[in-house]
Amino acid sequence: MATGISGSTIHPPDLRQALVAAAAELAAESGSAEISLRAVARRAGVSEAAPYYYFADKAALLAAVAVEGFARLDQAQAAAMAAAGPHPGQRLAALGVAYLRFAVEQPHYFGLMFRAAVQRPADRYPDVEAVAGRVFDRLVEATRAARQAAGHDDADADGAALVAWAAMHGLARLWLDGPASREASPRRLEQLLAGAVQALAGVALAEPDNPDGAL
Amino acid sequence: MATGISGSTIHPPDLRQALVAAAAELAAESGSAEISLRAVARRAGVSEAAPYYYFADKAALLAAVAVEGFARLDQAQAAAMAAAGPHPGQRLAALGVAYLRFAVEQPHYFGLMFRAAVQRPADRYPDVEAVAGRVFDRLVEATRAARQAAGHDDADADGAALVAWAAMHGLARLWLDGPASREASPRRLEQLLAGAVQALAGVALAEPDNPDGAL
DNA sequence: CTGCAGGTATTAACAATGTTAAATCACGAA
DNA sequence: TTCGTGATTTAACATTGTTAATACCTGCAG
Repeated sequence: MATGISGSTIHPPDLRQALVAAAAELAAESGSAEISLRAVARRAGVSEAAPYYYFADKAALLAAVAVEGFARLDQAQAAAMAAAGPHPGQRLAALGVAYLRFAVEQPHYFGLMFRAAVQRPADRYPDVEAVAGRVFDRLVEATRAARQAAGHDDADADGAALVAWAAMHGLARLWLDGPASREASPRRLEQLLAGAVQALAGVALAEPDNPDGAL
Repeated sequence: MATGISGSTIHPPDLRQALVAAAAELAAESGSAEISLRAVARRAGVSEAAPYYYFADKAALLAAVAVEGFARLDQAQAAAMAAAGPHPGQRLAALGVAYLRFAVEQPHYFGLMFRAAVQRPADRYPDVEAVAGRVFDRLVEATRAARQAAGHDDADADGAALVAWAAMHGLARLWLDGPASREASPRRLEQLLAGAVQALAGVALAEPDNPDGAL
């Protein structure tokens, strides 16, 4: 019952949360998503096997960090939407820029969110999927609004949103993995992304009922 | 002088190439890019320290596999272009579909190509960059042709190509990492991508000389 | 034929990691 | 106090990346 929020007795240091925080710290310091479970334990000031009481394995700990990462991204995107104007296309662009900026500024979180966390279909992490789903839902809604404003009242908002997500995600990954960082600056990537998502909002995509998608 | 193609004496088994092949095999079997250097040596039938005569470290071996992966992608894209029609937009779409299909069908290669290979700016791998550059060059050319056919004779072909690459890469990664594979099939992703790249070809993007990019 | 030099590979070892089983500790309930 | 159970540590194992030292050729000089 240690995983519950309120047990019969509370343990003040709350090791589980401390471990997640230590993992996030180490990832931030190294700038990478590759951290050692033992180093996390040492940072938290506990024995090297202590994490196994709270997490099934290393991937489960990283998934917990990924959940926090998605929550922070969600927060950043909410702030970006609040600061954006009323034009649906610009709001979608703001969402994308926030996504890209988050990836560039917090590469450790971004890496963790998509590496060991969401991966193989056997053992998934429902917490990660839930919070990631919220981020995607916001994107679907913004995409639907932008496309509707552009005259596309298609039922395939999910497909258009997925393509928009891909544009954001692709630019982010190409930057983080090297190729794009030798071609352009983050500032320039943001401009390209803003133009791209607004372009995608204003064009007809293949309909799911029309498998041969003319365009 | 062991790295040269022809030394004074040839060593018939050609261990270096055998190690690269063994690594590709193991990656293909596990479907993942995470392989053990010792396992590679065992597969190649040599001692576990033998690879260190030909490769500085594990990353260097993986970079060699990445080079072969990029070469295969290049080949697949060349075939797709040869089979595609004359319409520049459709040719660009064919390039993207080939990229996505390669990623889905050969995830081990795709993962290796962007993981330890191209990464950190300190120690890069010129071979990987060279062959990756050829793939990107082809994309730039196809994008320039498609945009020119659509009436956009912009000098910023690189930016447009980078966005197109991002769309391909993003869909591929979202599929491989989970999110997209729960939303759509590869077939559907290909349709979405074909529509997206043609949309990007037909729209105005932010010009590099116009930092505030109106659209 | 002998021996030696150099490229090639093996052996052995080290530190670090993920993981598990067993032992220990702390502390409230009976 | 004693017991029991949640929480943590200790100790161990297998595996990994990596390196230094050593052995194995094989061709050539003497």
